[in-house]
Amino acid sequence: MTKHERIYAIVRRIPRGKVASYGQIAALAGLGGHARLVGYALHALPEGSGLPWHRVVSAEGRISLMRSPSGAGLTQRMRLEREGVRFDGRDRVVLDRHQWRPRSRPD
DNA sequence: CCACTGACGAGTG
DNA sequence: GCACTCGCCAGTG
Repeated sequence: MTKHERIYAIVRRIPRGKVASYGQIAALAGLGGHARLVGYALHALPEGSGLPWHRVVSAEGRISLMRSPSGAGLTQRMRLEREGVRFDGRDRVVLDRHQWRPRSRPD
């Protein structure tokens, strides 16, 4: 299993209305400290993957794509709000309310 | 091989 | 909050 596949496997488990941080995904995938690799893997994600990539935000609840000119950040925010995810006045997800806290971790 | 970059994060001042 | 720094790794030139 490649590192990308491990990462995708975790992202796939994030339930609707919940979000996880890059570092959290890395830790759950057994790649602790490699948050950057998660961002890289998602960047390389094909379009019709069906993966809920929009549920991955920074450790502070920010959407990393917002400062990109592509407009993908707005798409991500729209998809999250559509699932009921709330944002505060500073464009951050209310993590206390929406951060995913899985009960079981992989080996 | 080296330098730089990027959907990151923790730490320091 | 802002500005740095460092650690991390894959891709690019």
